[in-house]
Order: sequence, then structure tokens, then C-alpha cells
Amino acid sequence: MTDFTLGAAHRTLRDEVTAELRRRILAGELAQGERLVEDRLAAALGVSRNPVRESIRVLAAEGFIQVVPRIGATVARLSAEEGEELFDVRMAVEGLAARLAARKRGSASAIRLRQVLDQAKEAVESGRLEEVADLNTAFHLAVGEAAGNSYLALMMKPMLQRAQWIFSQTAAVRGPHSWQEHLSLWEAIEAGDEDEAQARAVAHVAAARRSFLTATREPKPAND
Amino acid sequence: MTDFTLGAAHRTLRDEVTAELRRRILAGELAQGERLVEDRLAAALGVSRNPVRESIRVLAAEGFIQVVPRIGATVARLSAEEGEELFDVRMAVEGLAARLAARKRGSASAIRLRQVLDQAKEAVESGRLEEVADLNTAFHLAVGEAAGNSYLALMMKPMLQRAQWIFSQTAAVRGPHSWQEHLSLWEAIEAGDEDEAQARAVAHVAAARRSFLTATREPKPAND
DNA sequence: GTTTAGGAGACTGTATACAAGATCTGACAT
DNA sequence: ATGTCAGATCTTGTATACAGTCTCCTAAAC
Repeated sequence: MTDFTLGAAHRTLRDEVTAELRRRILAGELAQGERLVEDRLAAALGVSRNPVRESIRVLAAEGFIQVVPRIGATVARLSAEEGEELFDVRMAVEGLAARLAARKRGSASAIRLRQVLDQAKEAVESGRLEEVADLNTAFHLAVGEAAGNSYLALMMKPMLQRAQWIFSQTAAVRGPHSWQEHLSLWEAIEAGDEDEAQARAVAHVAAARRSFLTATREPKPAND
Repeated sequence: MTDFTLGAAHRTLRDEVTAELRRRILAGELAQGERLVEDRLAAALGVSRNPVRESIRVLAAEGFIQVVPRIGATVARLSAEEGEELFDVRMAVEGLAARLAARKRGSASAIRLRQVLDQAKEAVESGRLEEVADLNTAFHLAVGEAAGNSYLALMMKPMLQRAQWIFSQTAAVRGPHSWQEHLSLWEAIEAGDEDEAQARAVAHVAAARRSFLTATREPKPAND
């Protein structure tokens, strides 16, 4: 069978492997610290070691995998502290993203924001939980893209995926309340109110941090 | 000849190729948009295509290289706008880094700050220009590491290298004045004054932006 | 029982091979 | 002169091969 995607739109095995490994890590199917043996991954995914190796480098650069030369790769470990630290970075970065998005209101990518909100509303109501998590990341990323700052978007993507990972690991789900805050952030962006947009984005991340903290401090033993 | 580095400290060819390609891009030896043919790079560096390919993925994740499936890799292009945009991100991120570093003052990595400052003073006085640029990046990164936030440091590294690239491309050198600001930032961090540290870091980046803007607006034609 | 040497097996790092798509060249048709 | 089509060439994507190192187990020495 030949492939049907042409030219630059072609998805290479490497891309698919990268996406699949990232998905498995985010979904918790690959546990923190778990050893990643190239041979076995390659066999499991039905490819050779080469695409797997390239994927491992990419995921290592994104911080999901730790590589030690001549020893091998493992899924990264996230201590509770490291989890909490990420929220500080997010507040700074996402605050900026919201501000810039408000400044640039009406750009083409602002439409995408509304789309994601609508999709999410539907997914929340029908209780498709995993999809909701993806849409959450998609919304935050869309804010980054609406900011019209190419490096900001580039850098936010792995940051937000890492945030999603943290939440999936701690089982701290926030539910519809979080989407209310998204809607409120969207309104501020649409209104072009920079200060308000930044404030709401920061408050939203701060709320997420609180729910992360209560989730880690009580139900589950910290994993260290 | 066998290698002398043992265990995890071993430097693989991939690591060396990555470092060398990054260096060539930062130094301008590889021009923006330049085509990167795996065969030729491999031959030029005396290795096989495999380490080169893995390097390309890493540098693409860092934003220095653009990869199009089945077409190939090119050195990324930086428009003047994209260059300017990075400063916004830097102000947010480095402001946070300085604040956290001040909060954590006295940590082991704070000593490193002073070391870099001393090395830089020497390098500035003897006019070793390329080394000064590296030390500038090293100082900013050291602030990030002194913040004691693992993701912050991880994410700042490519961001600062990108900043160094931008400056090397525009030939906007700031000289000793910049190091005065570094010293001043260091003092605020040492004093544990969070607000002042953040303010000085932001002001420092803002000053860098101004010097970038004057450099691009006048002497050289923008490369778009 | 503990320690150490040795060797088998497992795994990574690197090189090479091959298939398929992308690009270029030049001839031919209009 | 312009456009288009076929073939040759270049380049990437993927698989396979092999060498060197690391790990772990076993057995011998103390």
C-alpha cells in the first residue's frame, strides 16, 4: 500500500511515534520513571528503531523523557514540587499571552478560541473526560496563538502539555468551573481589555494551582 | 582510539553534532533559510547521517531549524518582527526568574552568578567578543537556574540561545553598559529584594530591546 | 556468608543499505 | 518563446547490521 498524503502534509512514522509516545505519557499508560527500550517500543509500534530514536530526542527536548547517554531513556519523573513550580511559569507566560491576545483582538486565530469553547461545552456536557483535557490544552494554546507572537506559541505548546500531564497524574480535575473562567477570559480578550485579560488568565492558573495543591496534599501519596 | 569518557558523562556524536550545528547557526556560519542536507553535513562533520538527523530534530524543537517532511531541513528564518517579539517573552520569563532567584537567595547556584560576572569582566576587558556573548547567555541562564524552578531553567535555555542568535544576526552589541545592569541585577538578587530584582531584569531586557530596535531600524537592511 | 572476577546477554550508538518521493534537466509539442 | 512531459539525479525516510558498553548472573576465592 502506498501512502495518500502528499508533499509537506505527509506524516512520517517519526511524527506518529512522537505523537503516540506523548499520548501514552500524558495518559499515564507509560509511568513516570519507566524505562523506554528502543527495541521494544519499535516492535510494539511496528517500526524500526530509527523513528523511535528520533522521537525520543524530541520528547526529551520537551521535557517528557530523560535520556542518559549509553544508559537509555526513561519517562521523566515529576516530584510534587516540580509540579507546583510549573504554575509559576504558567502565570507569567499565560498572563502575557492573554494580554497580547487582547491587544490583537479580532485576528483570525481569535475565532479559533470561540470554536474550542463551543467544542468543550459539548464535550463537558456529554462527559467525554479525556477529550475535555485535550480541549483544555487546546484552549490555552489558542490563546497563545492569538497573541500573534511566534516564539510564545512555540514555547507554550510543550509547557501546556506538561501541565496536562501533571493534572492527569494527580487526578485533579476541575470540571465546569474551569470553563466558566475560560469564557470569562475570552470575553476580556474580545473586549480588548489587556489588563483584565491578563488578570483573568493569571487568576485562572492560580485557581488551577490551588486545585492541584489540594489534590496532591490529601488523596494520593506523593510519588517520591 | 577508544574514548575516555565513561558512563553517563559520555558525549555522543549526536551531542557534539547538535552543539556544533547550534554554534554555527548562532555564529552566523549557517545563514537563515540555508538548506541543511543531511549527507553533506554528515560528510563535513565526519559522521554518518544518523547523528545528524537526531540533531536536526532537537534543533527543530528548539526553534533553530525548520523541518518539512520529505523536503528537508533549513535554518529557521527570523523576521525583524519575530526578533522583536521575543523580547516580550523574555521580559515576562526573566522577570519571574529574577524574582524567584531573589526569593531563594544564597542557594548554591547563586555563587555561579558571581563567577560568570567575574569571567565576563575579564573577557570584556580583553575584548574577547564571542566569549562575551556566550557569557551573557550564561549569566541569564544562571539567573534562571538560581530560581530553583526546574522547568523554568529547562525552558529558558533555548529561549536565551535564540536571543543570542538574534543579537549575533543584527550586530547589535551593547558592551559594558549591559554588564553594569547585570551587576545591578545581581545585587538585588543577593539582597533578596524580589520586586527590585524583577524590575531590574525587566528593565535590562527592555534596554536590550531598544538597542535591538535601533540596530535593525537603521544600519542594516531588514532580512525579510 | 561476603566479595570479586569473568562471561553471557541486553541495549545503545553509529554506520550502511535500500526504497520512494522531490527536484532538476532537456527534449519535444504547441 | 512558452509549456509540458519523461527520465535522471538528489534527498529523505526507514530498515538493518554491527561494534562497544553496560548490566546482571554465576562461580570461585577468602
